[in-house]
Amino acid sequence: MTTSSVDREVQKRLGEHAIRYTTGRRAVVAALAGSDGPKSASELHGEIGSRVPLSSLYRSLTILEEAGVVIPHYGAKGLTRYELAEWLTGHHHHLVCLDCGAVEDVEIPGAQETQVRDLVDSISAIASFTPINHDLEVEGRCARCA
Amino acid sequence: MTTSSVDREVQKRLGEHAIRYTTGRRAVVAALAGSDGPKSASELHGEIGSRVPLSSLYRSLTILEEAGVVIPHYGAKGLTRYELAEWLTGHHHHLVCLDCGAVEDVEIPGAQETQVRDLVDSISAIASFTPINHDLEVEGRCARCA
DNA sequence: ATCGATAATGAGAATCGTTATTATAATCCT
DNA sequence: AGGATTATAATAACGATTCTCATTATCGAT
Ligand SMILES: [Mn+2]
Ligand SMILES: [Mn+2]
Ligand SMILES: [Zn+2]
Ligand SMILES: [Zn+2]
Repeated sequence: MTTSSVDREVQKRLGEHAIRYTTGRRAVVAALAGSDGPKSASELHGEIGSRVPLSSLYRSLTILEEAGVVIPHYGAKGLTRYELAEWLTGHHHHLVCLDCGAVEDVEIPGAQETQVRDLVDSISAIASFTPINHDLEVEGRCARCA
Repeated sequence: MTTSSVDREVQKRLGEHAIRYTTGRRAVVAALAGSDGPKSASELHGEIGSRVPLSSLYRSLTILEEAGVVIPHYGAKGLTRYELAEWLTGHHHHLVCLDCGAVEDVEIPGAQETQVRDLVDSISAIASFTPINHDLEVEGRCARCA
C-alpha cells in the first residue's frame, strides 16, 4: 500500500471523526507508512526531525490511536512502539529481537495464515473465548544480532 | 505444580548460578506461584506486604528474570507484569479480553502446539530470524464479557 | 556454632518515558 | 476577513523503574 493512499484513507477517517489532519499528524503517519515495523515516539522524532516536538508527537500518537489509525505495542523498558492499524497495512505478524528490541513486520502466505486462524479458533473454543484478532509474536534473534 | 516443588526447582536453579535464594526472593516466587496470572511489582508488593520494600522487589524481579525464573510481560501505561517461566508452569498461550483486560492462560493439545512451532519456524525463515520462543496472543471477548 | 568474605537489602534520590498545563498559533466556517 | 474552535509547543509534573551506598543477611569454611 502506497504512502499517499494511506494518507488519503487516514484523511477520510479523521474527517469522519471531525479531527483535523494537521501537518504534524501527517508527518507521523508518513513516517509510520514508510516504516518496516513499530516505532517509538523518540524513534519517530528522530526520523521526522525537530519540526515536530516530542510533546506534540506524543499527542498526535494519542489522537491517532483514539481514531483507530495507529496501534500501540508495549515493549521493554517502558517503551511503546506504534504502527499503522491493520486496516491500513494488512494483517501481519511480528518478529521481536530479544537482543536489540527491534520489531520486524512479517506477512505470511495465505495458506499459513489460514492455519493460524484455524488454530486460534480451536484454542479459543477450549476456553469459550470469542476471538476477534490474533498476534503471533515470535521472539528470538534478528539477522543483525544472530 | 505445587508451590513447594516450584520453590525447590527455583532453589536448584539459583544454586547453579551462585545466586542466593533469600527470604525476599522466596516471597516473590511464592506470590507468583500462587497467582492466577501475571502480576506487577506493586501488585506483588500489595500481596507480600511491606516486609519486602518495592525497591528490593524490583531488584528481586530483575535477578529472577536474569536467572530465567520469571518472565516479563509489558503492558499499557508502562506496567510490567511478571509470571513464572514456562519451564516451571508449562508452556501456554494467552487469551486477552478486549473488554475487561483479563489475561487467561490456555494450554493447547500437543498436536496443535506442534503446528504452532512449525508455523513459527517457517515464518522465521522468511526473515532469517532465529526463533527462541513464541507467544500466540488471542485478543477477543472472554466468557464473562461475551 | 562462629567468623569472615561476599552478596543482598533498604531508604531515598535519580532517571526516563510519558502526560498534563496553558498560553499561543493554526484551522475551519460563515 | 472575523470569530469560534482545535491544535501546538515549551515546560512542569508524574509515575514506574533503576541507581546509590551504607547497612545487613547469607554462605562456606573452620
Ligand atoms: Mn507490524
Ligand atoms: Mn501466563
Ligand atoms: Zn536484534
Ligand atoms: Zn472479559
